[in-house]
Amino acid sequence: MTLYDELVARGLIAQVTDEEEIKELINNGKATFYIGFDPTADSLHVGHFMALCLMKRLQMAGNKPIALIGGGTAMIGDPSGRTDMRQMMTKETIQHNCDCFKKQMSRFIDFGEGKALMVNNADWLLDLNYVELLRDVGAHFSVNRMLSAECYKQRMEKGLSFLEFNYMIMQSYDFLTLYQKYGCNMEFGGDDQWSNMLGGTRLIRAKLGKDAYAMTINLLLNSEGKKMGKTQSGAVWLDPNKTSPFDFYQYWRNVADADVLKCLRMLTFLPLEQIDEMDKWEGSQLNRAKEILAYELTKLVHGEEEAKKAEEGAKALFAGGGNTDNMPTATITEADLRDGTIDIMGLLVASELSKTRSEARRAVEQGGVSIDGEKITDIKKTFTPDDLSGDGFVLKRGKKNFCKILFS
RNA sequence: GGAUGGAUUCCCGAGUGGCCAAAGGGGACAGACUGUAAAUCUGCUGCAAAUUGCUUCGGUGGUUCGAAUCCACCUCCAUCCA
Repeated sequence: MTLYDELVARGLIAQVTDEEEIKELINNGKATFYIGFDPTADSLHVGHFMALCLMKRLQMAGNKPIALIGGGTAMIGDPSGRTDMRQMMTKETIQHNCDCFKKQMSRFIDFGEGKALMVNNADWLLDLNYVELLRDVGAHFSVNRMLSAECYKQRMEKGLSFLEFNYMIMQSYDFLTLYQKYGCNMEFGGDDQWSNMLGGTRLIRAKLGKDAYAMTINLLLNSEGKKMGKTQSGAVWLDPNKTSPFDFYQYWRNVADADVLKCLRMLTFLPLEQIDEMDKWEGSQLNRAKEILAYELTKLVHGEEEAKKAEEGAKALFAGGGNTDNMPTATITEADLRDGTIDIMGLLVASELSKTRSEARRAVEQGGVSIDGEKITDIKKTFTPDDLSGDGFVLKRGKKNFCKILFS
């Protein structure tokens, strides 16, 4: 099976500019391609992970990836898929985020000599001269055409600033620059980037009379059509300090039935035959597939050891049983006590299982809180350091939120 | 620059002097049922020392016994005109 066919079989490819040409290039390891990453946060998240996997697959086939960090474009903010303007970030924040990205990417992609490149578009965007740019590049863009792009259409409803309107031009300029500097002939990205990417290929044709190609990958959507990798508390991060390996594991362990196979195909490196086999599984058997998905992804992102820990921790909690070593732990100190005791709400808040005491109170009142498996119904229940000493106990809010409580 | 409309809680959105911590929906959270799934049903959804108190309806002042609601000024957004 060729690389291109595999990408298709995994459901990764969304749109391409020239299928035959792209097949020829990537199947034979002749592509030098780039993917842009906007440093909008200090960690990569699941959406980026898809792109990194794609890079890796292509790199393994002999193609040369360029990871472009958008230190310059982040100064503008991509309006695609947004209904409001992005928060403007300071230069310092962007720089910090760029550094974090670099560190994380190096874990996935081999940036060894001649194998891959990492560049930052701040290096060429920030020094541009406005008037020169307008003459050189701006002349090749039709406002009419830009406005008809889907990503701007949505924003026509709510308002679009001139700043953001320029994002497409900057991204196109990136492609042109990379083409000239490194012979980069292909751009990959999320499907929401399609119009921005076409801008680049068009610009290269206009400026250089050369062909360049673009290919988008499907966004990872769940069966309800929402972007995956998001929870109510924000994105699922790859940084273990922002999303613990345990939470990361749990996120994938909890995907909907309808989404497991798709995730396995798109995100893991398991052979397709093995995944097709799982496709036949039904009902509660799918739980096994979810375990595999969660384990594989945790292994890719956090390493085998963490994946094992997360799996064991999850089994201990949900299947019952002993090993509580790997679950989140909260330590209560003297400072948390009031008159020498702490009440149940205090414990919930201190362990971050609840954000506020009111929320904690509600959880208790509705029968959602237990300690070592015993339901707590009394709001007034208090604990003294003596109750808390020893090996601690497991506090649980709801079905899936656990925390081990210790006292020091 | 001018005219008009608008800003309400996580989101959408009702509320045009007291009965308002603010209808309704969505989401989130908790419970039941399950398979750590989905669907469904129930509860719940500002904060707290909790039959009570405190802080919230873009911002700042004002009118009033009392303001999300009326007035003034300001900020931001949309639409039309230039």
